[in-house]
Amino acid sequence: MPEKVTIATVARRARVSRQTVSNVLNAPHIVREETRLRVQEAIAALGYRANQAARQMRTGRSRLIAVRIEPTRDGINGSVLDRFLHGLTETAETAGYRTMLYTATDDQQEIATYDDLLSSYELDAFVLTGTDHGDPRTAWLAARGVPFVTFGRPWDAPESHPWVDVDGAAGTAAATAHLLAAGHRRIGFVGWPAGSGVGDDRRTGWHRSLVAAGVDPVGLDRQTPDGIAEGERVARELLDRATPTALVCASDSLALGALQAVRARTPAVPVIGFDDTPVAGAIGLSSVSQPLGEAAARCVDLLTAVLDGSHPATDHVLLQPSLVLRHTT
Amino acid sequence: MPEKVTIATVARRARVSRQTVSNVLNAPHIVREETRLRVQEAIAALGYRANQAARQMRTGRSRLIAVRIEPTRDGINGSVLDRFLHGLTETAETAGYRTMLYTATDDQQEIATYDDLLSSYELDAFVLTGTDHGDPRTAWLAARGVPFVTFGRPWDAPESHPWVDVDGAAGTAAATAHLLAAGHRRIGFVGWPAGSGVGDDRRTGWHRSLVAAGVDPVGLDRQTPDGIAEGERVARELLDRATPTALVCASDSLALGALQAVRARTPAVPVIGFDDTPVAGAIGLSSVSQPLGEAAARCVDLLTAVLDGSHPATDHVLLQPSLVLRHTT
DNA sequence: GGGCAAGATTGGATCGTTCAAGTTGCTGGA
DNA sequence: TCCAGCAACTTGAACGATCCAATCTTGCCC
Repeated sequence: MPEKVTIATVARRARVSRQTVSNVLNAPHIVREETRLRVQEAIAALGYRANQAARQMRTGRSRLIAVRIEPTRDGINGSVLDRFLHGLTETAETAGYRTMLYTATDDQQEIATYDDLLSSYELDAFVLTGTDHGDPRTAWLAARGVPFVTFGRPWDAPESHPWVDVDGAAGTAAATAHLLAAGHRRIGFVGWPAGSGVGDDRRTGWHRSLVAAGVDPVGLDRQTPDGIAEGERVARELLDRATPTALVCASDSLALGALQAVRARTPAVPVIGFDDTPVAGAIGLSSVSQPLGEAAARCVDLLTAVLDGSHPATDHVLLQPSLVLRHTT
Repeated sequence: MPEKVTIATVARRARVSRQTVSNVLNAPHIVREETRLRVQEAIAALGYRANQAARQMRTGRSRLIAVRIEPTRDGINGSVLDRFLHGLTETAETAGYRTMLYTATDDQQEIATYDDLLSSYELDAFVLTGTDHGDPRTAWLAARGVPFVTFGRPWDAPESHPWVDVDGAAGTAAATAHLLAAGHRRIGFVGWPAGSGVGDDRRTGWHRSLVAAGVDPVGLDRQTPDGIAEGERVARELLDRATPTALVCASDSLALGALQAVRARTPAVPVIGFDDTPVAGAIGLSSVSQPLGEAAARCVDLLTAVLDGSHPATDHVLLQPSLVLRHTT
């Protein structure tokens, strides 16, 4: 078992003081080149790595970022978070940060977890996913001056904190436009109940596109909580009453249900989902794809900008989704 | 901004020394009850939380567990890891540990990451997923005496380290037995190339069941790398040449492909997949379901047993999967 | 060659916790 | 009476890094 390598070991080998080694690591420009090279050689030869705990105790910074991992709800949309998480971990690593996970069942418990993570581990920042109207979590974090980024817009006050989001309206608009271009007029929308920022946003894109094309959207949309069975139920009803010739959906779960309704009724009706989940790819469902890897990278960019003190040019990023066409159109 | 609460703050308020506070936290039995209550009252009143970095510096333990997050490969099996991760984080939290993520592209790079995480963050333990024959990672960790658990058996030396796994052979055996009970005799198997522990195990269950029922399995199985297209290709060939009346598959990806082949050829042939992924649930594919939450919990159990010094009764756990029947049978 | 300033290096203090060794006060046996 | 033995608590030192202030080099100019 090799002896533990500390900054003192490196200093002895390079025949300099501890402080000089520290300077090579944290402020290389103030160390003479010859000395710096000697120290770096010693670091490499000994395989030295700075002890984070000791560094953290002195500086108060842990180089740790926390993200919440949610229980996979209906299982279909779960992979969205999964892909985002992977991107986040990867980008954070290259920026010198590590990712820590936590779970929470409700906002209140999540806030208690923030408190614990902050005082026990001195986390540098949080990444929140899926914010909603009047989110108490962002208010709590902002009040204590804790750095954080949300993946998802703050639907109340647009400029209150850094965020990254994907333009959902543009996604459904593109889907609708594609169907319009294919000659469809009566394009239905299967979405979530009004009130959720994300859901309303996705509905907006469909609505806007239809109006722009001179089609009256009244009566062509339905609302339901997310789920395959729910999607099938409302799509069935929508097909019967409003006789749309194509459907745009707020999620792949809903689209999957809609697809089953369509197959039972009028097989020629195309369906487009949202999120481009593995399920969509597997069954050939056209869907709106979010650039999750890039979203994660932008989150890390914004965070490091705040943490390293450099004020970024922008404090929010809106990414464009893309339409992935498969069999169902 | 309230002043930082340290062990000294608590000590002052409870009119005891720092060490007594520390004893209340780490060895309550050696402190007189009256004093202990006074200290606990002070801790609660001040909202004190032990600083992990300082504790870690002294004890060398971080109460941190690392898990690798893999890039979702074909996207279907990704959710397996996702569900496992969630369970792991949740159980670890209740045991007083936090979960840290890392990424790696190959074994060599992953080992370099171990080295970094160990010397920089002094991680307490690792959880590895998907080990294989002669895995260099477990050898490296074992050689340095780093605690770790694998989710997946060590296929070479069964007793070399703690592990948790799901009995894949039992899963495919149950699937095959179900089909036999339904009157099928010529039951085909679509699996992975020989050599992977997991793949061979799953094939074994099918093989064993057929032999036990007096059916000759020769010629009834095919091998291919994982994937939907791959599954469809070999299933098509298998259906043409060996005319099986039912199919058991080593993964949901393969099963999905097989299902497409079946629909194109002989729609009545039932198909059973493996992993019970969201895709299976969505399209009504019968599948073998792994108890991932429990597997994660058992991993944490084994780790805490090692870390807290108490030798556990067993150092490995083999869980039983269950068969989830849907439309495709 | 001496003085001086800028730059490079040094030693000591510090972060918050736990370990090791010490102090105090009390009990009980010779 | 005296002190060993114990329980309960206190004090000083240490973990490994960075910050701060002081000291030492070096180059340069007069």
